[in-house]
Amino acid sequence: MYQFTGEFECKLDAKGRVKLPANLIRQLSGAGAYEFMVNRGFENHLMLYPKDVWDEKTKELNQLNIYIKKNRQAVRYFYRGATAITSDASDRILIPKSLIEYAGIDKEVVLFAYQDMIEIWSKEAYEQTINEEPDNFSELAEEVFGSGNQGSDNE
Amino acid sequence: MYQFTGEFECKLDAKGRVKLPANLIRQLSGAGAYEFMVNRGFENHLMLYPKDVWDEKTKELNQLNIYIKKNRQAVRYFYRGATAITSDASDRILIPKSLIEYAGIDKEVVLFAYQDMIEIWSKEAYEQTINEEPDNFSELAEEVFGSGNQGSDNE
DNA sequence: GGGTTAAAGTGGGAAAAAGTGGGAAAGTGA
DNA sequence: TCACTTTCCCACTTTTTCCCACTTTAACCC
Repeated sequence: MYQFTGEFECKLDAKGRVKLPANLIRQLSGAGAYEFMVNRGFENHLMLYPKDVWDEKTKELNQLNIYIKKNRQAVRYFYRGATAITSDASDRILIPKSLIEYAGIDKEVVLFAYQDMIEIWSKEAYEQTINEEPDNFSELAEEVFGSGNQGSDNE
Repeated sequence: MYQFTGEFECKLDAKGRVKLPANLIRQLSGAGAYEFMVNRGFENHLMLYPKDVWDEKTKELNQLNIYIKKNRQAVRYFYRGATAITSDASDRILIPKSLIEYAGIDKEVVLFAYQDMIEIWSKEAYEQTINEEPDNFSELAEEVFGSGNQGSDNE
């Protein structure tokens, strides 16, 4: 549906808004008014999904029988922090306070887009996380991309 | 019938009322006057159901043969704490004292909406429960988001 | 390259909407 | 009747939204 790419540095303004880079907007284009869902990512960052992507992803979650404990946990874990947001006339999104805190965002923000989602990081956390990876990266890459069974199948 | 999403932070006022966030109200919309049922959730929280959802759910329960002890127990377990509540003109609901206690709610409340129901948590309890990753999460995720059915079906 | 123009990004005022608090009437049970 | 809870309503505060204007960056042309 989407195929985002790019790493963008942005700033959070005093009201908690982030301008979506023009480049990213172009990648979204056609959609018109931009509706998103944010939630908490697995590391200390946020995930931003275009509304339609979100709907697709949660479709299955919404079918789960929540009287089974495991399912309840899955639903909660994925949905935690979920908040709908819409961009304003200047293509800015307002990020909820609680999520800003969660991601440890001060002012400098990094948007990291891939597949059909966009990660939102505080710049600090982003640099740290990224810089940690290289030591075992080749190993990792080999594991993930190497064996041929995993990576390239769909899309 | 409904497809709620979102995590909302609210406050319990001195009278035990919680304002339903405008966003959530929008998701309910059409229904008009808002009638709900609350009961105790499985973890230390409350469950809030729109009246019609509740009716639907209890319909199933009412099919059960209550001459079987296990069924009786299940029915009781589900109904425990069940209370009908209506929102006031400012879209607030009054939560019964006993349930407030049960959920350990002081002032900070989190509403967590998914599927056709809304969980009501004390903020503390919520953070604790939600932020710890379910032990077998990757397993769980695989099951739910399905590695098997991932590639080929949709899009 | 330097100046000019357009696009992108930033900031903030002000109206509108959402959220909060509480007084007081109405209802309820001891 | 009194004490207490619930409901209804009004008023105030905070947040969000909408809009405009300014600064900065990129693009273009001579």
